[in-house]
Amino acid sequence: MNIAQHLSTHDIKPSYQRIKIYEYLYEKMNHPTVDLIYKNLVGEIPTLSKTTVYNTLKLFIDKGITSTVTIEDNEVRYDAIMDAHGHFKCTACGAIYDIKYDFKDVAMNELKGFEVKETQVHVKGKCNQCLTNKN
Amino acid sequence: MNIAQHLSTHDIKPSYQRIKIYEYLYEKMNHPTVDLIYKNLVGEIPTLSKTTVYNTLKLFIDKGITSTVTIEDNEVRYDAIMDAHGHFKCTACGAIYDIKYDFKDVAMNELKGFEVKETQVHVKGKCNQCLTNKN
DNA sequence: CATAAATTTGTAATCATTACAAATATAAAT
DNA sequence: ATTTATATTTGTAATGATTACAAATTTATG
Ligand SMILES: [Mn+2]
Ligand SMILES: [Mn+2]
Ligand SMILES: [Zn+2]
Ligand SMILES: [Zn+2]
Repeated sequence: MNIAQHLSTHDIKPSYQRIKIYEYLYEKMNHPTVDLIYKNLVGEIPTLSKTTVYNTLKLFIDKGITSTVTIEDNEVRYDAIMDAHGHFKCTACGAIYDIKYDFKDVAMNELKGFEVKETQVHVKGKCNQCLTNKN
Repeated sequence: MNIAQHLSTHDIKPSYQRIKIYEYLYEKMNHPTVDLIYKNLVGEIPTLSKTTVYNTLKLFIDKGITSTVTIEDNEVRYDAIMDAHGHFKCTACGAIYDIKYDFKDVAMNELKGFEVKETQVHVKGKCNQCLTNKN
């Protein structure tokens, strides 16, 4: 996928910083925090400012190509995948997995007459790998 | 329900402040923020400190009689209901509704081999009332 | 090339939360 | 009842993430 193109399509001028930040989000798929994005790009872009990372992510969210994931109440993470999906966070290794769910099953009968705009599903526990390694 | 009793059962000494804070949480059922709890109790307990509210909620969570609800990534709310349930937040009036969901439908096939500890479901949109009043 | 507009950057301000130590209240011991 | 120890509450300072803002830089336009 052509990132510059993707940004342009969504009314975002593809500056160098914006391309690099989106590229990181999209390719790593690791639901990073602002700090993680900054630390991973400042090597390649020595002048990068953390404010730019904040501004850029806010712009991405505004234009609808990025979403936030708040599993822990003290850290905001970002995600370039915009299709409805949930997240599993392993409390042992910290990894975050994408999980699919059937929207109908979640936003159910009790929300009759309500207009649903977005749904977030967050599951915590221990992942397959961590459970296996423990033995 | 006897609040002092409930606290004692969960290994929490029922001080005046603790009882009042739990009472507020339990009776209002409004998923308040720390600030809201503080503002609502400081009239009755003029010496109350916001630090005490923070400390007390942390203790409640630790002892398993309170949980956090993080729908917006910039405000933490608290809930005395410990049964698994989700939340709907109306983006128009700000009200938060409890919603039931079938756990099996949410933590599904993709989590085979994973150990699920807790699940949070957050839905945003417009509530019945706000949709009706708009007309 | 000159000028305007957009983007990035660095620093200061803000706000929620936590750390910490003093003050107060409760319980235990004499 | 008085002293002593323990638990709880309180106020203030520190921390850390995010935002505000203005200067500096880059990109677009005439
Ligand atoms: Mn994701
Ligand atoms: Mn609830
Ligand atoms: Zn793991
Ligand atoms: Zn509403």
